[in-house]
Amino acid sequence: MKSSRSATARTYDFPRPAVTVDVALFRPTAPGTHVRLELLLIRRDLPPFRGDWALPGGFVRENEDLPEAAGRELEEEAGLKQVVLYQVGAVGTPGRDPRGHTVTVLFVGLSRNPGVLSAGGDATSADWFVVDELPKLAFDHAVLVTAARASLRERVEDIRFLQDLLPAEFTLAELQGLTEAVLGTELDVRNFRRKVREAVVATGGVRREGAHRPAQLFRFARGKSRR
Amino acid sequence: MKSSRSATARTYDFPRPAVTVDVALFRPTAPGTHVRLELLLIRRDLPPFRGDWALPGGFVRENEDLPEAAGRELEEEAGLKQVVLYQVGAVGTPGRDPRGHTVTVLFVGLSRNPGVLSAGGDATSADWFVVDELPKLAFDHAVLVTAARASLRERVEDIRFLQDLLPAEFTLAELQGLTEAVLGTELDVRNFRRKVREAVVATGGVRREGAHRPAQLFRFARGKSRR
DNA sequence: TGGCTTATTGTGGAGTCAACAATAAGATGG
DNA sequence: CCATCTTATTGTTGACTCCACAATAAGCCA
Repeated sequence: MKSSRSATARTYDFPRPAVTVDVALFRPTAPGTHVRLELLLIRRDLPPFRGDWALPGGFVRENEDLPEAAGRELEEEAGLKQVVLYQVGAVGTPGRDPRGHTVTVLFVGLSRNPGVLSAGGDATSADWFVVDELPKLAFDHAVLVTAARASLRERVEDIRFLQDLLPAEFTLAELQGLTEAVLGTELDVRNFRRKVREAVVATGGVRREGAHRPAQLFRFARGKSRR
Repeated sequence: MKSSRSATARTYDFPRPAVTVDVALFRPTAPGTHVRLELLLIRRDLPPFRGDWALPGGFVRENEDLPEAAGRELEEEAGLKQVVLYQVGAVGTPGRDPRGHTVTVLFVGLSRNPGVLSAGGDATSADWFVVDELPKLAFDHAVLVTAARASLRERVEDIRFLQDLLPAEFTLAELQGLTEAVLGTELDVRNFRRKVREAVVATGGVRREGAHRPAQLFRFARGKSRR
């Protein structure tokens, strides 16, 4: 065992778990109606769970950092680039992968402009699913999704977390709808506005759409967030 | 080999990062004077960083769960059993281990009764160090310690996190000293007592020690915590 | 009894939070 | 022009949380 930790031990002399990353990437549906969260899933092209839907992910390569691996898998399997990801944690329960012991590091992200999905790698197709109506998932990915959603809810307590998901100018109704989608609950209009008051500034512009009072446009304020 | 094995073999076809666990186990110094936090470190018996102090930890075995591996390393390298550990997260920066790419999953814990340390495994000795006066650490363990302390500070916001660190009956001064040690800051006596008021109940007993008013003894209340 | 040491307790102010409804601005159709 | 419709916008109150702050209580001892 000691030799296994020597400098030459890159030829491993005992079985070890493999490291994977999995990505729970969410996006909001189009604003206007009730915004909902959708989750990116890929359909597995290989056993086990061939044909089932799963989170994008895969094995971490030698000398590849964890966020880097997560981004790469997202691009390979779904064609998405430059998505900001956050680590949720590691899961290594024995038996979670029938092929053998794997330890996965879960990442979560919110995607603004999903672009065009293009399945590749181990995936035959990639698609978005409303989070409340997910299909049966491969491996223990249902558990991972639950953890990812909890992580999102914590992060969105700082409203700037949503900054990258909105265009430079947006209405407060859009910001609130997005927040509600992430939290999965509805928020009081006045309380929400007071809460974000110091994080946004009005640009002076308005947006007219429909037979009602136009909405003011806002942008995120510069500076550090508080809370 | 059958295809089910080929899937496994695929994971071994190219070099992959290894999975390790590291444990940042803290303990409070004896109550009475200013309580301080100490960190358990082991002295490495093997290169790299031979002779340096490091967090207990090591490779995760096949079909071993992550918390299990962390507990095993703690026992092998320091002789400590049955310590409750919490996951902080995974770190896999390439170059963090000069032997090759490793992904480590960091755990944090607070030890009540440290028992007797007995170095073993890859460690020549094990000892406790006041967290503000740590020696130079192997690998990136200084970074891991910082992350572990931040994790502790978050968890102690629920005072019940400290439940296992105190005897069945304790004084509020002891509880406060412990909290302050974990937070690294001092707290106002009255605010602290009000805050924990609903989490503890007086047992009716008192403890006399010294030329001053005796302290009431408390125990943790049953039931779910709020906050 | 006076002095020392630590334990114990409450109040006021600032800030945060959630619950609550009425008015404003524009579009549309009669 | 007026009524109506739709969404945008705005304030107040009370409950609660948080922090800062100091005086008294109880025991020991010289």
